[in-house]
Amino acid sequence: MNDVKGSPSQEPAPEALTGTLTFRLGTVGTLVGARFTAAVEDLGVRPKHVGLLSVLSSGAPASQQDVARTMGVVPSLVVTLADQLEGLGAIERVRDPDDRRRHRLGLTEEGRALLAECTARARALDAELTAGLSATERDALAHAMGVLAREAGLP
Amino acid sequence: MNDVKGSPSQEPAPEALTGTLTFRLGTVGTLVGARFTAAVEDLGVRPKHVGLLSVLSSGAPASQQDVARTMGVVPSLVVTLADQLEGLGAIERVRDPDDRRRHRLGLTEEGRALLAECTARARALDAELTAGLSATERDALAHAMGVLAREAGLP
DNA sequence: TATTGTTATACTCTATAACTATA
DNA sequence: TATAGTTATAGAGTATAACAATA
Repeated sequence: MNDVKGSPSQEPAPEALTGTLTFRLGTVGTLVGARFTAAVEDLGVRPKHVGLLSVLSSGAPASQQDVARTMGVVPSLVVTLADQLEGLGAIERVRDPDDRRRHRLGLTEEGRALLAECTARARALDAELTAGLSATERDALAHAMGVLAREAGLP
Repeated sequence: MNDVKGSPSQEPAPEALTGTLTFRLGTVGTLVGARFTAAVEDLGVRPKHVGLLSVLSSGAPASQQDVARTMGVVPSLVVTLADQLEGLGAIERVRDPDDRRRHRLGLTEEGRALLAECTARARALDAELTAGLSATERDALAHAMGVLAREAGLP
């Protein structure tokens, strides 16, 4: 969103736009997203792929419609993402015998390893980002982000 | 970035992707960005416009190249954004008499009012987002976001 | 020749809508 | 007729590259 790079190094005036949490979340989120994108690029995936792997990792093999709803994207995007992940050998599509219209998506062993690697890289990025915070501050941040996630509309 | 909507309502396992700060910043940032976009839509601006207004509000009238560098976008995008803001009467371009290649961008009174309104809406969104946090937690979050912004590469 | 701003073009990502197959 | 998946098309947003004016 509002990805203005040149924010002042000192704390901005609280009444300024740059002092709002909304603005900061936007800028930091965009920047962190870009860094994560770069961090997993050589694995052949982008963040949405990783999100899809993550959805599949928690729970039984899901239909593409289920996955689309969970991710908050349209089903046609899941088709594209799943095509690419299938090409990487990270997921497999199996026709549901009970309803042959459905494709159930499941992680392969390779997919699990890929997700694990992406998660490790996310954690490495976490460590970089929070290097300037104390353990207490890190915990407070983690908790606050959990609350924000729910408040922002994540179910 | 990784905007998976259906994260579990309970705290995710810390070793999972969804437990990383990187992932959470991505999802929350995307969502908050979308909500801010919706919040200022009726004013005829998008977050990048607001970012441009914000840059202009802090400091002397700047050339479009300066603004592009500060915002971390290419100069041609500043042309488009400035065109639109000029159309709204929010900024004015004046040729620099010392170097007639340069356009110096400056906020008009209408532009200041527009930025103030956008800032007010960002603060209202802040209040919604942090409704579930104590004052202490809010402060801790604000501080942590400041550190993250610098750590993420904001100068 | 180098730089500022502009225009023209292209690319990435994602959504909408039409189509196929199963139900 | 309705639903899952797919394909085709389109749109938003932003970048790259060519161009005009000025230095």
